[in-house]
Amino acid sequence: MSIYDHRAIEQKWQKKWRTAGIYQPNLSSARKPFYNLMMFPYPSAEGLHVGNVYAFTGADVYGRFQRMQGKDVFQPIGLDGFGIHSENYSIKIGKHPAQQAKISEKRFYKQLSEIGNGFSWDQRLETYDPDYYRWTQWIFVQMFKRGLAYRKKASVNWCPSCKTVLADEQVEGGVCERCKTPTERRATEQWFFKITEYADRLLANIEKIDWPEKIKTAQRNWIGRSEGAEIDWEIVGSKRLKGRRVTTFTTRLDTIFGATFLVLSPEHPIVGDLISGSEAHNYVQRALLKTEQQRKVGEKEKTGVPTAYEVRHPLTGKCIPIWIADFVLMEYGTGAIVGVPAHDQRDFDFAIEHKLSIKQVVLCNPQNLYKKPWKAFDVNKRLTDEEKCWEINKEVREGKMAYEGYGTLVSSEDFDGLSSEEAIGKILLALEKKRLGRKRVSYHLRDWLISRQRYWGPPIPMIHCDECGWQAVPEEELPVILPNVDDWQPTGDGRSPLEKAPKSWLYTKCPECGGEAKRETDVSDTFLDSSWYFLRYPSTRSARSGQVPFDPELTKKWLPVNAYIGGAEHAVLHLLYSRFVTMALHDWEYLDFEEPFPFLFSHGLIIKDGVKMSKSRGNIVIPDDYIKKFGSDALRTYLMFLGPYDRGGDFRDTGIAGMYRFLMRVWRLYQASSDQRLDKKSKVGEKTDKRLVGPLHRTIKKVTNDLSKFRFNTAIAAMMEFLNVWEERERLSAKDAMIFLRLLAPFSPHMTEELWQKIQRKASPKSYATGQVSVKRHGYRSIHLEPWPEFDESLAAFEKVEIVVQVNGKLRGRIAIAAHEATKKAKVLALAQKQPGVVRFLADVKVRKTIWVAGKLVNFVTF
RNA sequence: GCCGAGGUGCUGGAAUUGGCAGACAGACACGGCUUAGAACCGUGUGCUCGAAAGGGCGUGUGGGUUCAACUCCCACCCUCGGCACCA
Repeated sequence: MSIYDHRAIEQKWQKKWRTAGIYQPNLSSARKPFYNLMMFPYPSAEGLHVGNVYAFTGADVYGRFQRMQGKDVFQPIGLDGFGIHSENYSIKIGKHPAQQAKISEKRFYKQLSEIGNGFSWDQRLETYDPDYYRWTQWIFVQMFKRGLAYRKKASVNWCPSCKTVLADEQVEGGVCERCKTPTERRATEQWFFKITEYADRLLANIEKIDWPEKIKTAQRNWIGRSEGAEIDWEIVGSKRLKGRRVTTFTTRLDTIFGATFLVLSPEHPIVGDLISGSEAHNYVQRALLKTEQQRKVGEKEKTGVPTAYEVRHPLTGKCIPIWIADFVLMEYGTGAIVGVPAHDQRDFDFAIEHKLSIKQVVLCNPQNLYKKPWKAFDVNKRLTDEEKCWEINKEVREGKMAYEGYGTLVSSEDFDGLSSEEAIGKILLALEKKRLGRKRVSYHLRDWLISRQRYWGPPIPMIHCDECGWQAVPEEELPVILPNVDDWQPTGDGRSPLEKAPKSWLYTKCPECGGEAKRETDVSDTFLDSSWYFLRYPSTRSARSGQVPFDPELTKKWLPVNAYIGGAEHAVLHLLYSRFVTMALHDWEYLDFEEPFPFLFSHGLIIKDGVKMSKSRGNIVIPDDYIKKFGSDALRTYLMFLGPYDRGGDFRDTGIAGMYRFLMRVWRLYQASSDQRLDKKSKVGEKTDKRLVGPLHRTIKKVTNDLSKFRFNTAIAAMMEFLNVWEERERLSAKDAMIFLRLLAPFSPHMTEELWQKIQRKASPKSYATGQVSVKRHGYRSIHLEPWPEFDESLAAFEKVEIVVQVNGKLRGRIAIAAHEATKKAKVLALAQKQPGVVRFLADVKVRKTIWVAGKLVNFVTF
């Protein structure tokens, strides 16, 4: 018996797979294309940790399962190497990002091959490769040509540590998504992509894609569509501002008669014209300097200053004062709101703080008492609904609380007595008639801020000419190569490091007039690099890869991606941007589909000792030592076993040791048979023990079903169960022993390949005619190209079943009976009544009812 | 606050068209093997009453539906993840 030398075996097969190209489909001739993709990784400074291995393994197991089912699986790999993450690491260690990239790349690919994934290595790509970013720039140019890329001056997120602006999606809870530094607001001019133009379709298509509910909800919330109305308010009290208007957005037109003030965001363009006193001036200055975190998360008190102006109510004609307060956000709606303190909690808080008047216009009624957004207040549970409403309305009338629910209108002139629902429509009509209001849909989603004041990214392919303005770099001149400069560190003054690039790069001719012009020095967001890489993969080795971003024929064959697998942390980043870019390319007729990932599976998180792995906690688990000690097969199989794949789990050393034991046991069962003579004690022999046929077919069934649903942990449990039975029983024929190996192959590809090669010699050749194709093409017959085992439903069925016997729902006995007898009611009932437990419990009582579930259960009811 | 997921032995987890709760593993304990340890093999392990046979209880809490509830309904508590002054 040879020992299980996992290191030698794994290295041997990794090399062989690569040279034989068994995971390399022929992209143009494949008959059953299956594009299996794991989310684009970026090389981390520390290399891979088990969290990455977990993500890759799950995707790989699924890919292998598909491959064995006869699909031509394309499972490419590459590197998202451009971007702040890589650049920040370069800053830390003081190495040029381009040099560091080469080092990381080598190490990353080496680690990846050690896990034993079935990657299609030929098509790998790196985002910092000019052959790739040429087309990233091309996408920018297309966006510009169609008016979807534009420049505007705006108040944007600024990370003082990364020294660059960030998109809204990259600020999480007021801190930078990358470095966790609180972000600030800065008013600068930047490049944006008009993703908002696609808001409605991005929202509507969510219904058509097979994604986890969690991620779909996150995208819906992020897009945040709400229907409401705009109202124009005329400014009064100043000749200078005569005729000027302020527009507000509201979803609650029914409360409009309760407006007692109007509030502007400090960033609102009209604010400059309204502030005169130093108090207001100071307030605005201070508000603009606050970090997002201070403004949004930290401080809940409603600060603000009054102005000397008022606006006229479009319906009542009465005047209400204008205030400036930083709880109003410039980015949402119109940057101005109407204050209705009686019916909005924030307006209420603000009114109390600044002693503004409160006017009740909606009465709570029982129909709306428990409806969202209002939650009934239940100071006294004994009150009836009517009494509760009366209490609420009294409190609101006295200015003690805000009622945010719908109800019946009062003090609203002609609209008194209407319900909120009716009033919203009718008040809108009234406003439209006066041309002082209109229907409006507002989104939380904002345009994608695409420019970055950093070095390590694709230069934005734009040229600025003093005469002709902004011009796109002509497509035939792409790529705009990122110049190799020594001084590449971010500056922090808002200017890009490329400002210091050689003049020969910086200045060029205007594509329009030929005059002297200057290049854009900002680079694009890393998320643009990763928003289309899946389109490029099939085409990287195409003869047309130099002429087009993606070969139309290959794209038609392979896209959209059949299975996309990754973490949920990109719910509103990568996954939203990719949808947007794909949709845009579809509209420009480069693609015939709108959604890049019709099916997405999001895996859980691997934690350690109950907490998230993180550098600061120092509990990051590096796979390398485990691979050395136990092998990648044991690591992979353990990771897939420790919990449901969509939930993740806790990594433990003892667990992986246990999985190693399991693989050892499998190994041993196959050893004797690899000898020339079949060892008498071996568990692989000429014939299969009869008692193993049922369990084997049940195992095939269970593993097949589980794998198709990503239920890896229970699939492995089923194989363990089979192994336990097999060890107790006699032998499995070589043919059946090969079935078991194939079931295990997606999880432990190296060991099963090794055993497969040895056992093949023992097996009768005629039962495996299918292997010939792989021999012809790859020079040997790999288990990973073998067909997935099929089960026989009749063999999988149990010959004997157990019927549960209950008295009053409590277990009192069991009957073991042949499966074909188990459905015979009279017979089973007779047997059931003779069960000792049943006899005892039915001794003095009468059975009033008998429940009979055919083939499963008998329940005698005595009451 | 809102949205999503979840709460089952000592631990990870399994079981849902309502029908044997605790599969499979880890850990621990005892036994075998061993000079010894590791490895390996065997046995046991939800709580509780009982010498045993055999009972009772038990899936976050409290109620409900049902012959039967981890599974369905109502109310609540807790944990994790996401969003959050969104008008």
